[in-house]
This record gives sequence, structure tokens and C-alpha cells, in this order.
Amino acid sequence: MTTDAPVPASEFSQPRLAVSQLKRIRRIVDAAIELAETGGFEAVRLRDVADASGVALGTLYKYFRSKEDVLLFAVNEDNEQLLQILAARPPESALATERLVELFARATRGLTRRPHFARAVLRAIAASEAASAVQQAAFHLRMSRMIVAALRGEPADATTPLSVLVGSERERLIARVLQHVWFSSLIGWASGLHPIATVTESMQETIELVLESRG
Amino acid sequence: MTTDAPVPASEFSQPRLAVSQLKRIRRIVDAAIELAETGGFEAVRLRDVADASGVALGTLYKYFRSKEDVLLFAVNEDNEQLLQILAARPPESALATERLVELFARATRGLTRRPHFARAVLRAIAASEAASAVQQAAFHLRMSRMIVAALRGEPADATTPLSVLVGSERERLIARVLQHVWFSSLIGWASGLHPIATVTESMQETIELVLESRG
DNA sequence: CCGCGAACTGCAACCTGTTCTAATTCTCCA
DNA sequence: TGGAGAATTAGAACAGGTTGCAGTTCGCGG
Repeated sequence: MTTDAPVPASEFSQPRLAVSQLKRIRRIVDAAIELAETGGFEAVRLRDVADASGVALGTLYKYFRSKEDVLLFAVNEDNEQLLQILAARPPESALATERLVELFARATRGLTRRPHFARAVLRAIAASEAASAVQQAAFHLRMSRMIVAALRGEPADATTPLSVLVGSERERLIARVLQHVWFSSLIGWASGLHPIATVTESMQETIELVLESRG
Repeated sequence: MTTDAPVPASEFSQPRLAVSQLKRIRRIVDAAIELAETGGFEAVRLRDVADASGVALGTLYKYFRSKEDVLLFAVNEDNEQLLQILAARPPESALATERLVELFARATRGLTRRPHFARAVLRAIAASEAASAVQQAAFHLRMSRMIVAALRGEPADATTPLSVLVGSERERLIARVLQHVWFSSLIGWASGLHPIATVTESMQETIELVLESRG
């Protein structure tokens, strides 16, 4: 655990990185994703990632604090893309319940489209230390935004910086609960406790339970 | 990852272990807990655990599949104890909401009484593989039982085997949601996303949200 | 009491995340 | 253009989880 580093990470730091550096980072992340897709968390051996991306191990560690950090970065990119998509084409149903169900169905599908990668990422999230909290927070804030948008039936706002909180207190509570259930349920899937369909079903039931008293 | 082992684990396997073996297991688990209490997950070095418990590393691996397995076993013991206590002295409030809040307050307090150990255990749970799914399942079933009991205002049943499901469909859904929120929230605490108080508050809010439509 | 197989032990080896170092190569400004 | 300082590299080194193994000890049926 180094104490500081120019983590490329997310929407919080001020990059100041040359194009060549961004390309290196891209290659690193892509290599990690590819390896994760083939064999999950253990298959992402950082030596291999470095090799595959034509970069020295030391360089990799210059940009990322740890193995988890690389995967967290990757999943945040995915998640950012989901936000963009939802901003462009929000769920169409007239019912909040259905919009939320669709949101999580999309999110789950998007993530588990590459099951090994998904498992790797979940493990990385779950095991990450305070050092990667920023990345986790970003993910969380982005999801919250999507959930609140779906609750309201508005398109998600992909432009405002994540640090700006959205939604009423109640909306944020619902967002938090749904995210917790989603995350924990995914962890259950990742550890082999239940099939992926269970995640989607759980979300549906939870959404109905939580929205039952309002529309 | 070995494919099989006489995992001492839990309420599912048929022990058939000599007293001396049980004592070894006990020493191993106690040593692991103690080390975890001093410095969290990383402090639990299996070589040290083996030393401290006067057992060879190979013996340790004979009883436990992995480092995670040891910690999972420990937390299951704790959790079993909580069930016993709740069977003896259930929350007294007349309101389901309050009984649940108390249940989770107790569970959270019990766990985080030893914060380093708690973090270690959470990390172990989150990172555990399919191999430890049994232990996780046991934990989950036990919690479900306590939650359903609290919902109904009955004392928890500590005698029926865990494999017997309890509660109506709706009660089980609520139990699942609350557990997910609790677990995920604890993970957030463990990764430094928020203080422990947030966990308890989240549970309170979630319980109110979920029970809002009924008593 | 004997002898056998299972349980243990001590220890070395292997693997992979992480750190460190001594070159080497870039980048960019004076 | 020359060179200072940052970035990068190759590779060694360290740590701790996990595995394998040869030898020793234990428990128990005969």
C-alpha cells in the first residue's frame, strides 16, 4: 500500500497526463479485462497484465495502487457507459416499479455479460481497502443518480459532476437500499450461492416491496 | 483449492472427529481470532496461526480449505451464539420495527465489538469462493431465522436444524432484503466508506421503509 | 503388546501480489 | 541543441497463501 500515487482513477483527480500515458493506462485496463474474462480474478496476474499491455510491472504500479484498483477502474468505465446510455434512452415504462426493474435488469445484464470479469470485479470491490474507496464512491454515486432518475421517470443526468447529490432524502434512501441489495445479491451469485436469475428476481421483489406504499 | 476435505465447518457435515481434533480446531480458530483482533485480515498469517495454536501448517490445511474458511468458521460461531442469546432473551419491544432495529443493533455491536476481527471476517466473507458457500449459507439461514422471529415477536428457534426454512414468503423476502442491506453496509464500513454508526442508521431507515406498509 | 493406517510435523517449494533498484529513455525548456 | 528531471524498464527480492513430501506419532482392532 503506497501512500499516494497519480491514480488515473475516476472523475475526481486532475489528470495532467500525456496522451502516451493515457494510452498505456488503456492498454493496461484492456489487458486486465481480457484476462479477467478468460479466468476471473485469479487469471488477472499482474505480470501477465503488464506483459500483455507492453508495460513494465513498475509502470502498472505507478498508475494503480493494486490489482483491485485496476478492476475497479474497469468497472467504473462500464458503469459510466451505462449512465450515458440511460441518459440517452431511459426506461420507457410509465410505472416507477417497472423502470427500476428495467434499470437493474440492464445493469445486471451489462455486468454479467462477461461473467468471469463480473466475478473478478465483484471480488475486487468487496475486498478493496480504504485506498480504493474513491472508486467505490464514484460507482455508488453514479448508481444513485440512475436510480433516482428511474424513480422519477426522468432521463439520467450524465453531465453534472458526481459530487453533486441528487434526490430527496427518501429517494436517496431507496437508492441506497436497492444498491445494497443488488450488490450483496451479486456477491452471493459470485460466491456460487445462487444463479444469476436470482439476482434479477430479488431486485424485482425488493423494488416492489420498497415502493409498495407509494407509486 | 482442494476438492474435498473433512471441513469441520458448521451444522451440515457429520463430524466424526476425536476430542483431540476438536481441541486442535479450537486452538486454530482462537489463534486466528486473536491475530485478527490485533491487526485485521493481513495480520492473520497462517504460519503464525499454526505456530500460535501449536499445530503444523499442513494440519491447519487439513481442517480448513483456506484462510477465509477459518474466519468464516469463527464468525459462524459468533453468529450461532447470537442466535442462542436471542432464543433466550428476545427483543422486548411491542413494535416489530423496534424489535428488528434492536436485533441488528445487537448483531452489529456484537460483530464490531472487535473491529479488526470484524473487518477481517467481512473481507473473508466477501472474497470467499464457492467452496465456502456452505458456511455463508449457514450464516444466512441463521440470520433469517432471527429476523423472522423478530418480525413476529417470538423468541428465535435455536433448536430446529437450519435447513428447515421458516417464515412466509413475505417474511423471507424482508429477511433477505434486510440481510443484504446489512451485509453490504458492513462491507462499506469495512472498506472505509463510512463509520459504523452509518450501518446502524441505515438499518433503522431500511427497516422503517420496508415495514412502513404493514405493522 | 503388535502393527497398520490415519493424523501430524517440519520444512522446502511454488506462486503471485507488491516493492525496490539501477539502468535507460523521454520530454521539454533554456 | 544540451541536459535536468520525470517516466519507464528489466529484473531481483520479499511476503504470505498454498501445496507436497518424507518421516514420526497416535489410536485402535486383533
